[in-house]
Formats: sequence, structure tokens, C-alpha cells
Amino acid sequence: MVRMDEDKLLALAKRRGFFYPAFEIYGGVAGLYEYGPMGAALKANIADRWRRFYVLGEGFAEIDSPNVSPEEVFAASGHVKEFTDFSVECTKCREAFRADHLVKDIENPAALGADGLSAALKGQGAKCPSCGGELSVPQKVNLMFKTQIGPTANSRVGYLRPETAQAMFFSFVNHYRHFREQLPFGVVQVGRGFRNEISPRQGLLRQREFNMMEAEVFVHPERKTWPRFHEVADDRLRLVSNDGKEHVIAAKDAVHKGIIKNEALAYFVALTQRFLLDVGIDPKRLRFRQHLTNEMAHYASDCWDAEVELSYGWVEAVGVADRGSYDLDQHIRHSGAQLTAFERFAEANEVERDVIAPVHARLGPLFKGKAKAIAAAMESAEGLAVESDGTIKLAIDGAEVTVPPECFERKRVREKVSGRRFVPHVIEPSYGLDRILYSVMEHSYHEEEKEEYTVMRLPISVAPIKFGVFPLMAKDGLDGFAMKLDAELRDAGVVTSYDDSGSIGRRYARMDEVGTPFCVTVDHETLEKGTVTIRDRDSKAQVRVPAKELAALAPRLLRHGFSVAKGGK
RNA sequence: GCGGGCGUAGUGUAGCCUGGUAUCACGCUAGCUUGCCAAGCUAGUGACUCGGGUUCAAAUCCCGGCGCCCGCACCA
Repeated sequence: MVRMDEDKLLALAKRRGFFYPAFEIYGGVAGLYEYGPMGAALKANIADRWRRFYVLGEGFAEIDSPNVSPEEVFAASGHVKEFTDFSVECTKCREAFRADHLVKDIENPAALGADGLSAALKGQGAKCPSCGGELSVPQKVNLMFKTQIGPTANSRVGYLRPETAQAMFFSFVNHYRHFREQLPFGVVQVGRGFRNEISPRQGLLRQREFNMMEAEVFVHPERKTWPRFHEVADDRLRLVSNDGKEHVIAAKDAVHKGIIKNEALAYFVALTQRFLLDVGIDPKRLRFRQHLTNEMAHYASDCWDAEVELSYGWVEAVGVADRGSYDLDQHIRHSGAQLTAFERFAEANEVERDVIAPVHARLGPLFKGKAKAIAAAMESAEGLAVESDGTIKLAIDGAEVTVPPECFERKRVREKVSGRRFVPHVIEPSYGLDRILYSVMEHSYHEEEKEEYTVMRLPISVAPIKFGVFPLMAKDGLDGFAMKLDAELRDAGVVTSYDDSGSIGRRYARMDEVGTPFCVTVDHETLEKGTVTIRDRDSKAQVRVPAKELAALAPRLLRHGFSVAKGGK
């Protein structure tokens, strides 16, 4: 029964132009999908709602960075090294296999390293599954799409990004400055990611090129609170913690009891719930599951996935992770850039310390080209020891250099220390847009019990078309009137669909299938009294309103629902 | 990638075993009709997943590719 729904939904998705496999006339390519007119609109509307939460609601800044990135970025992020699967090759028939899939009786073999896999395979005497030949040692296969930046031989190696997050990290100082050097703040990006999956499946849920909406929220490492936490404090969350227990609990209690590690993380878990419900996820089919300790990235201190129940089972749609300072640390290490925030002490400290001050007038002539490096080394080295003969020994470029006494002075200085630099921590809510879109479609899908009749009960805000506009019959001037009404609505910024074909019931049905919340019909009474009917998708109820008022009424209907029309007239 | 199931108009299907270019329904388009929930009549539209082989002839038989679904595994 569940299977049936899924097939019917996929059929509807294609028939009505939501989504379908890409490149169909060339046989299709696994893991690549195309959004049709309804799907593209639905996707844009969901992303819009997301921005309403994250950009308008939280005041976060949206950026837009390239899909193609130089190798250095992913060397720093760890993707070049770690974003891999292990494969083994048969030495006889040359066939390749995923190493972790050949390992038997080990829980989570994917978590094994090269040595662990190698040992496990050897220990089990694993042979080639197709010819029985000997297997090679496990080799890493990177799952990023590799390319070259620039067409000529001296081009740089590049990758299509597997996530949008990195630009929010490596451009941290720009964002920090934009927010006038105040924590906490957030940066978001809505865009595409690319993962060259070995075997993509399950339609929109696992694609090779997919859409995500990511936020990186930079917080003080010792103050992982959130200023607006009180707004969500009483939101009830369904939490499955990694001890296997399920809690239905208010956000504030989840924090107090330590189920969710900190307030900032809990805030974004609660915000995620609000967003998902807003775009049409069924609350009964939503839960948050904490990552198991061995599933969590080693740097993450806590991670919660929003999981949505679909015909495929529970599917992860959003991940909310406390990533600590890992990502910024990595880019600091690899690039040398100072990706830090500055914190002013309440009172500036005065400290006295001994320093070695280079005498440049002597250093220069004596050491020539090396003088600059020597001076820098003297200034940066804390507590340099002066040898018994009065010289200093320094290691410059791997060679020891002896600096005679006349080249420096020993001084005691008073310094004012007004604050300290530190690497912020990051809370990362990461949303799979395609998965959310698909989930919204499944949860909106509604079939009338008796007849074969489908209604997509999409929330008004995400529905691709807001109003169907019909003349009851395309004659007697009804069609002309309806066309004018349609143009007025579109002029007011409302997405409409004009339709004068077939019976009125058929046209309602078409709109129901794409989730259009309202249909306006022009009939003979319109010509006499100037009123039109508005029909509600979910209740099929109708009310008459003056046609003249429709364009003004429409935005209120879209905001508050059908009851506005009922109450109004 | 493994195991299983599968691929015929936009959709759902018949035909495949036993080779002779394709059934029915819905949809869609036009006309008539009806006059507020997929009504009716008429006409039209439109398909054998791709490639190779066997054959006088392939949707049908054989081989291979691609794709889809389920399970395993992985993941946003």
C-alpha cells in the first residue's frame, strides 16, 4: 500500500511536471533529475520559506560562492582525503568492488580504515565474488567530481564542491567584518553540491547533483546560548537520543537534561522543526535522531538529524551539528589566514615581559638577506635564552644561526593586553532541499477514498500555482472576463493558471493535483452581479466575492487561508 | 557494487512462451453538447529503453549497455 503511493506519486511528479529523470531521451543518467515547471516553482518556494526563517528571521547573511573550487579548499576541509570509499580490485579479472561491502560480520565496516579493511578481508580469506581470484589491497576512491580549472596544461586541479559550506568558512573574516565583528552571527548559502555516488538510488533522495540550504552559525566557544532561545523554549520535540531512548520533550527541557548538548544547537533543532512544519511536513512523521558516537564526525560534539518518514522509511532531511572549531582550524592550518574573532577583556591587562629587540642597524649589514627572518624570529620567540657567551642561537630555515650580542637589546616592556583572539565554534544546520521537496510532496499527497482522485495538500506558501482562473464556459463573454481577472491577479504578483478547457470538474481536478489552493470561477451570475466564486482546494467549499475586490483579497487569502473569504463576505 | 523484480503512447496496460511493426482505458487537442467538481458524443494525437546478433521478417528469441524499483550498504 505504501509502495503504491510512492509509484503513484512518481507518476504524478512526471505527469504534472514536478520532476523526472534528466536526459531521458538519451537514456537518462542515474542520480540526475530535472525539475519541471511545477517542481522548479515548488523548489523556489521552499527555498524562499527557508530564507524567511534564516535570512529575514535570524538576520543571517546569504552568500553565493562558486561550485568549482580549487583543490586546496578540499585538502583543507578533509574531503580530498576522507570523502572516499575503499575499493578493491580482483587481480585476475580486474573487476572493482567496494571493500567495505565484501567484509562480513563486522558492524559498520565503512568506519574501518585502510588497514582495518585490509586486515578484515585477509582474515576472512575474501576472494573475488565473480571469479574467485585474489584481491588487491583496498584503494581509496574519491567521490568528488574532479576537473581542471583552465583548459591548458598548466591549469589548476579543481573539484565540484560536495557541499556549500566551505566558502562560509574560508571567507570567515569577510563575514565577521560584515557583522561588525560581533558574535554570534550566521552566514547561509542555497546552492548545489555534487557527489559522484557509486550507485545513486531512490530518486530525488540521493542524487549526484543536488540542492542544499546550509547555514554556518558562528558562536563563542564558551557561550553556546542563543538570544532568541526563549521563543522556541516550549516547542515540543520528538528526540531519539543515541542511547536509543525516545523523548517527546520541550526544547528547554532537552537542554536542561543534557539530551541536546547546548542551547544554540537546540535552538536550530527547534527552528528546523518549525521550518519543516511550515513547508508541509507532517508532524507525525518527523523526528530528530542523534548521531551515534561512531557515526559522528570526530570533531563534532553533537549532531541531530531531522528525519522524515517516507515510503522509503525514515530519511535524513536535515543535519544540525555542533562542529566545534574544526572547519576554521583546518583552513587556518592550510592557508595561514587568521580566521579568528577578537574578544575584548572587561578591563585591559597590563603585563610586563622581557623581550629581545633586534638592532636592525647591526643585523642588516651582518646577515644581509637573512636579517629579516632573524629579526622576526627574535620578536616572535617567547623566552629566548641568551647563551653564556652573550649570543643567541636561532633556527632559520633549518640552519642554526648564532646572533652576536651587539645585534639585539634585552628589554623589559609593559604591554596592554585588551583582549584575545580565538577561533569561534560553528553550529551547522544543513538542509537537503531535494529531500525536503520530495518529503513535502509525499506528505501532501492525498487520495480521496472512493474514487481515484488525488489532491496535493501543499501549504499555500509553497504551492506552485496559487489561483486557478476559469470561465464556467468559454463563451458569452465569460472567457474574456476571466482572462481579465487572471491578468489582474498576475499583475498583483499572484501566480495563476487560466484554463477554459473541458468540464469545470476536470479543471478543478487538474489544479488539485498540483496543489493549487484556490480556484476562481466566472459564471453567468458574474455578468449580472459582478461576483465570482472562490473554491477551496481542501474543503471544496465555495464563496462568492465581488470580482473587483479579488486582486486586493488574494494576498490576504494566501496569507491567512480560505476562512478570510468566508468571514469577509 | 551485490541479490531480486522490471522497462510497450503523457499514464496504466494487452501482446512476448508459440516472431509477421501493436490492444484497451485514461489523458491530451479540436468540434458539438452540458452549465460548478475528472459527465456524454465525434474526430484527432501518440509507444515497443538503447545497441548488437539470429532471421526473409524481432515488441517477441540471444548477447550487451542504460535506466527504474526493492533489500543490503552508504548518504544531505
